[in-house]
Amino acid sequence: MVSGKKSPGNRPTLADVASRAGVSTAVVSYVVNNGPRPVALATRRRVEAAIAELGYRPNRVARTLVSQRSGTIGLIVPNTTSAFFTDLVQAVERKAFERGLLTFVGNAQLDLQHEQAYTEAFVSAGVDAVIVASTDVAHPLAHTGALDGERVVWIHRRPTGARGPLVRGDDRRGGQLATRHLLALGHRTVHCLAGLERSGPVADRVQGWADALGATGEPEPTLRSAYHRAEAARVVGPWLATLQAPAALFVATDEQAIGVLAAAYEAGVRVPHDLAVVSFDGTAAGAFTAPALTSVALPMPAIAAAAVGMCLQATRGEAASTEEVVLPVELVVRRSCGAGP
Amino acid sequence: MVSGKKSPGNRPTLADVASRAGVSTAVVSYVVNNGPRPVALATRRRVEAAIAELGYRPNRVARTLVSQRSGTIGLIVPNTTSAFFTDLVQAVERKAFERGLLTFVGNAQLDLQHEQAYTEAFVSAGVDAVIVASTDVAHPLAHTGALDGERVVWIHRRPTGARGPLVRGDDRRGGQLATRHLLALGHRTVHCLAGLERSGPVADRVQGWADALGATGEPEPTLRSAYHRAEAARVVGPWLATLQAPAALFVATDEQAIGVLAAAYEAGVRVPHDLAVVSFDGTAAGAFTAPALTSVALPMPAIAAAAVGMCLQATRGEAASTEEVVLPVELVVRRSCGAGP
DNA sequence: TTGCAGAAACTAAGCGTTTAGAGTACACAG
DNA sequence: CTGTGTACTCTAAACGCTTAGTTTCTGCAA
Repeated sequence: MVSGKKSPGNRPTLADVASRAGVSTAVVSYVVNNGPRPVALATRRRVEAAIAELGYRPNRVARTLVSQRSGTIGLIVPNTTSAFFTDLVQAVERKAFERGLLTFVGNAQLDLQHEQAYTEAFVSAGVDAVIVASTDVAHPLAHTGALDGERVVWIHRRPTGARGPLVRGDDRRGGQLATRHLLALGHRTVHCLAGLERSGPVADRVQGWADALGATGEPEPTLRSAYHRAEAARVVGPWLATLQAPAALFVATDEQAIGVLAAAYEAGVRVPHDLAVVSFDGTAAGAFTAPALTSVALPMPAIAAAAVGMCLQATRGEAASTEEVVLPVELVVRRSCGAGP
Repeated sequence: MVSGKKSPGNRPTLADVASRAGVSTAVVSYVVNNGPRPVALATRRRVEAAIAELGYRPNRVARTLVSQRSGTIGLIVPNTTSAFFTDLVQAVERKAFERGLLTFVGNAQLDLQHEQAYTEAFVSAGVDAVIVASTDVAHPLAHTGALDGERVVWIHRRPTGARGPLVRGDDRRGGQLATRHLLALGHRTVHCLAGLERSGPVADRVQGWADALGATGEPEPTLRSAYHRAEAARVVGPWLATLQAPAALFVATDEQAIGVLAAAYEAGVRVPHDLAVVSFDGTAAGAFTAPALTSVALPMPAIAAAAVGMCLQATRGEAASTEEVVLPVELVVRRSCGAGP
């Protein structure tokens, strides 16, 4: 009854506050945003009182519509269960929050259509930028040009034909690191469980493995599986049954390595005694497996910081200062390689 | 040049399409939304052509502002790394997508302020409803009344004082199930690793444990830890050192159980031989530990389906048909209890 | 020819903000 | 008492879209 035209059940608007405080909506806006024009102290108090009494909270949709800035970013990942993406989401959210941005996460369920739907939804929902850890090498929107001029930052991989800055770890070098570590432990050779693709970041890791073994040409890993613990366990099971212990295995991702450990346990293969394992990602999950994983760690906080920084840049309309940021990796030695503490 | 008033670099708008097709914006809107009014076939073709040529895609912000419906829901979880929430996000996303909704996930980082920020952001970003798996018993917004009349669905737990429908599993019964299973395996007693809280869903599980042991009064678990594998490992370590094998332990969540397995491995305690473990949640991660976890499984797909259904109801302005949905749990027997296949 | 129905398209009023541009009021110098 | 700032505050035009209300145009019956 006190306030304006709105029916009581609805959220109060700027206009409600304004009429209650006896000022124009502009003044209320100035108070809420603390600018861009000054407001007399007495007026400000009145407005603040009205806001409090009405329980007013600004409508982001409307704000975004006019100001073109929302204070949010979108983050799209292929799934939310893999050890790697799980950590990525955590890290990005944290860095973004520190810098005043809220992160909306979209789960692409390993499906390109899905991924496209979220990119679309985020962009048109007014996020300031979107970070994409793409499901596949070919990003559907990259070709339609729908992302042109949009603020997109790629993490981990940039699909072929896509534009925008990329943040990634030094995958190839990491593959070398892991393999050399196993070699240095006395293994004659090192097997490899790779992903399904022939190019992209995981393929680079496999290339690093081949490098360390002195191989030339297209590397041919011992095994391949999807980036999924269940798949990895299924694929590695039969191989374990025929294993000549002791052996060494480089696993391309922590997620797959978790599956390998499970399969080894089931098969009665002791890790690291019968099979030394080194994987890649350095996820938090890898520190709590039995045995704990020796893994090439991506500098997740740095990756997240770089990506968020690029978002901020893009938001301010600046061109990305770098097209590609490659961050150094580091071998974290735990139990699974047999050299642990 | 060809189109309307917008500068070329920007995203085309309805008006651009309209002027290009030589029609009003209303007609374009009718074509895009396939209603609510008919459009002549020839006109429709022209509009579609203009849309294609310009690469027009509707701006959700504007659409949401006027129509008050966005086709999206928000999902807030305390973190994105715990086994349970990881699966929850996956399940909710899937169900929502099936029903035509996109899910924006917010990571509350176990922090109430954070959680509040996301609730705020989602609601005011125009999501149709928000599903909250709350971090704590006391939800900050529940008290300010900011959520009143908003479309909120609680999952797992409803903070004291909060309103809105709740979907949860039958925690107490699950605690009984787990404990009885260990008792039936011949253990004289069953220890318990609980959470830090005295009330809420996990406390109910502990109550179930106490029920099965015939205890009366406030149950006193053997150990308590935060819902975090690292914490659980830290807490359980010293206890394992003094363990009288064989023993049995009921762990309140899979996430904690993963930590227990890691600690047991480090301590040389063999699971299940020296220590039989049964946990709670039935997460995917629990199937790939070494040994695999016997766990009381929450019916995650059903939980997600119920929550999404309630969102849809709320979106249509219907009152929730139920205030609380309690779904049955089920014991999944794997290796960690000693009775596995 | 007139009248009327129906189909199709147009006009314009919002949705809740932000923010230039245009007042208004008051103090103080001249 | 007028002129000129100064310090606020107000008005109103976007932002891109949806959708009632209205107009325009056909075709057809009388």
